[in-house]
Amino acid sequence: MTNIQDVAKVAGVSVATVSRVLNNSSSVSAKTRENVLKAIKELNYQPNLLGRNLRRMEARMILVLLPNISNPFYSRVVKGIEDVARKNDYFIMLCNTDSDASQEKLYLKLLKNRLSDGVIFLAPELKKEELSEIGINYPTVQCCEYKEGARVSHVTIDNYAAGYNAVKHLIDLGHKRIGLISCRNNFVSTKQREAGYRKALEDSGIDFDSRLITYGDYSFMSGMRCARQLLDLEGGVTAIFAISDVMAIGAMRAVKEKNMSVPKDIAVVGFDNISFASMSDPMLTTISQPKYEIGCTAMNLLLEQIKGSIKESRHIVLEHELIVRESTVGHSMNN
Amino acid sequence: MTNIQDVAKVAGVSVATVSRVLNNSSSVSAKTRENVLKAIKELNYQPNLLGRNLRRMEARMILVLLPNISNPFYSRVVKGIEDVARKNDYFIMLCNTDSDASQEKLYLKLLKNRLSDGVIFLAPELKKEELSEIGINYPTVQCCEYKEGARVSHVTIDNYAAGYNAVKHLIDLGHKRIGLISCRNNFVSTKQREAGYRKALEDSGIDFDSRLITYGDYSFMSGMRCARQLLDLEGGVTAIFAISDVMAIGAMRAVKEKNMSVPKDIAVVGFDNISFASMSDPMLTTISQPKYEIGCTAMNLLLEQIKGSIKESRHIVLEHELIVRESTVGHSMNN
DNA sequence: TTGTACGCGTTATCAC
DNA sequence: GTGATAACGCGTACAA
Repeated sequence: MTNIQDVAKVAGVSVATVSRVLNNSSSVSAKTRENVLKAIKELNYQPNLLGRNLRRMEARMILVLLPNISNPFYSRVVKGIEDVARKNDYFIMLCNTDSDASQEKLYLKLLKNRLSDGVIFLAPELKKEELSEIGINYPTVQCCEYKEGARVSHVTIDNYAAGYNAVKHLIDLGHKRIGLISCRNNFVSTKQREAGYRKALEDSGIDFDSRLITYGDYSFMSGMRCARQLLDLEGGVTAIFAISDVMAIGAMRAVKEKNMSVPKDIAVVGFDNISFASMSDPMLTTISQPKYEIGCTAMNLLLEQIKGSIKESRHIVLEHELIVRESTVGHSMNN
Repeated sequence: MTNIQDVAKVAGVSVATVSRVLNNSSSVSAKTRENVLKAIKELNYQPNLLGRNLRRMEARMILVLLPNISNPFYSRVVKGIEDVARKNDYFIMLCNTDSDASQEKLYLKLLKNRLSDGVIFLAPELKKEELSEIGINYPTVQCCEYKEGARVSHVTIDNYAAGYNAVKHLIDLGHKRIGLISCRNNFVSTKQREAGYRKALEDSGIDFDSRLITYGDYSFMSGMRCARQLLDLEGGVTAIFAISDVMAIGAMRAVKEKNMSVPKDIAVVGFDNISFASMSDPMLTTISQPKYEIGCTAMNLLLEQIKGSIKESRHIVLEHELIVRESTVGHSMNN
């Protein structure tokens, strides 16, 4: 393994000078620089970053923790994070937590052992005290999902308003019996979307019926199960709002099973605008989050913390959008 | 930042002894060990791996390069890689190449700069000479996709046999006009699946018709486009084999657009058995690869190279399976 | 069983 | 503009 000493020897200079050339730092004469570069090329020298990182006491690596890489919602967010990271000479480490706090803790070792310089949580599983503990000691940002009460910066949309918009859209179409497919978890987004649902009903003078709230687990199958439950209800429903696209797609499947049609018999609204939302039949009406921008913003926030320029935690809210497609007002091919 | 010296001081021993305790290495008296552990706990000491890694000249990090993390096919493969890695105290770095050779090269810097100890390619974009160059100098494994002629180990299924099985299944159901949705790329898997298609036709005495081969780009939309093209053909088709599930799902959508039904009018077979294949309507018949096992095998192969126990390149072939669902023989709800 | 001392490859400080 | 050299934190001969 050729190192900086070898280069110095071949170029006939000191290691300090080689280092200066490598880092484009102060004052190296053109002639010397040329010699050094020639030696580097000749030896096919690659700087050993293990040495550099130790010396600079940094890893140039960002930890990105998410429940599951294959969740299509996250890919655009991650892309945003990565693009900003790369522009600033950082690499990112993507880690599946499988929504498991102990796995999350395992990966946080990378932070404590100085193998990464900061962490972005896409859906923290830690308790808020543990999370605050991390946030105090290391550059930390929560992105999309966040824990209420943790003193850690976050970037999200207004899930309350988004839930409200989704349900208001259904109400405006004349629906009064609107089922909700939610989840039993402690995500702020879940609670807020649910609250938006209730507020929209209330503002329109529609009585709240607790039987219209069902609980899935973000999976396709749970979406089917919840929809069946709603359809079998006395009084039934004419519309369904699911807090994730995957569950909404499952719900549409259940509707078809009963030989009913979307949107003619049952209108469906999802949440997230994953790519499959425009591939489903009928295409899904949904709430779109600015995923890429959320990722960029989160990474920029983290960089500021790493540079030490900000200390207090900041909360940034970006705009969402209702995307109307076939599942609420469109023409379905199955009709 | 507390370091090994601080621990040594508090425990009243030398740094060497602390290091021995940390690494459970030779001969430390129970009493001393206890003192050291107490000091570690008291100071909340976390070993700085930047130092350790430099000293040991390793990063304990594996580079995993894939076209796109959100491609659902890869998530199980990655899970296999990760489980084996973790069991051996390695972390993995997942990197999106966007199927772009220059991005791939960017990430390979991590290897050359000693920030990772080996690389697994899920779909190499490099030319075979460049790939061989990497394979010669660093622990390297290709997984699923691979470059023919590169002297680098790989783990895959027999794509030729799998393509054959898929098409034979359609022929056994009585189909004679079978369209193929392939891709214009240089992947071995593509060529082999295509060759399997042709061989199955040949073995059954069905004349080959080049117009029945269409080319997409693995996307849903391209699947729709190719299917439309096949359906509009003079003589039409009664079945379609797509070399990816996503394109197959797109094809089913195109069939419905023409007010035809799957599988009554057109049978469809996909490839990969992604989770959406059992969520589509109708559920998709497809070829299943042992994704998790492929990942485990690849990582084990890599570990052997890192340990230096094997040098020559090895080629491992795992078993595939035809999963028959509604899109070829089942009952569709739309009929 | 334990301690001393060196070196891993690099960068940064201080001379000149 | 350049060189000598001391760190960075850790692991491991070698000595005791």
